[in-house]
Amino acid sequence: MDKIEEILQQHNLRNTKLRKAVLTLFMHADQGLSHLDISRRLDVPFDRVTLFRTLHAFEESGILHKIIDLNGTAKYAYNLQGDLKEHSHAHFMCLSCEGVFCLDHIFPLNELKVPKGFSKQSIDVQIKGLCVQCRHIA
Amino acid sequence: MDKIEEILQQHNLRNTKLRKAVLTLFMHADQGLSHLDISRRLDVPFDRVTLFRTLHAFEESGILHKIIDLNGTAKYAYNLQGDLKEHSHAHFMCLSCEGVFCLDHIFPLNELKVPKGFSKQSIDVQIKGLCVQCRHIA
DNA sequence: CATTATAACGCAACCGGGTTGCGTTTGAAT
DNA sequence: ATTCAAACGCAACCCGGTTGCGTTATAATG
Repeated sequence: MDKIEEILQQHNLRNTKLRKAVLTLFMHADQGLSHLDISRRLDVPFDRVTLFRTLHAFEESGILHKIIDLNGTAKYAYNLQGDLKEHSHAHFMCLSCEGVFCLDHIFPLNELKVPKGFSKQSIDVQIKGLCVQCRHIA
Repeated sequence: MDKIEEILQQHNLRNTKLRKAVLTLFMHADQGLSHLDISRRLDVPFDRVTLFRTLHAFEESGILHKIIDLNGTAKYAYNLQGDLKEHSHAHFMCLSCEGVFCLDHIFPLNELKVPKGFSKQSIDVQIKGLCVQCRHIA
């Protein structure tokens, strides 16, 4: 596990308080985090626009990948498989808490049929259901 | 193909000008339509809130199903396979025009592994790429 | 250490999708 | 023709996200 400062450096991103704090959050997160999720967890003071721009920067540089949750809001997760902009693992979406969890299962593109003239580039699989906590509560 | 009026009647929905117009649009649509898409195509005057409520009503009654597109905005499409609230076909998402197309391929839930304690209820597959038009333009 | 360029920040203002509340209209059952 | 709830129309609001622009601070350079 690289140090936070080094990761930022490696991606030509400056070492600011906010970026270090945000990246640290993601290193320890067990699920996708939205702008709101992050806002609630940050202890350092910050500007919401800056946070949006930080998330963009992290996504652009391949540190994070973006997932649209069931509500249509963006969540982000740390890119474990290096800096591939094209991630292809599946996501589990909890119907109760709206949480998003990355799964490591990879899917083959080949077998899928698309209409004539369409070209496929990647596949995204979402599995919906209940996560552990929500299943125990309900 | 049932008549518009009958479909509405069968779902205990009243035959209003807007609802007939909206449903007619969906019967002839070749891809998912957002609130904005519909607004642009409607010739009858209408209120935007009423249109939102109409879409909800159609989804509730199983006439349409909702798909969140790559931007996180809701699109809707006519439910061909009857009124199953649980649809399980795949969707093609065009990376250029952001269009959403329903595919008829069905996926099996069984083989997918989810973390311990998670329960899976349905699966959604999104294939990303370029649709015919966009491929020819670009 | 001082200088400097520019990446990142902070703030105000804005945008679009979507919702809520409430009074009015209208479809369809009687 | 009457009736009543479903649907409508409008105002106001909420939230996620973006744009523009002037200011601050990181990190490279001498």
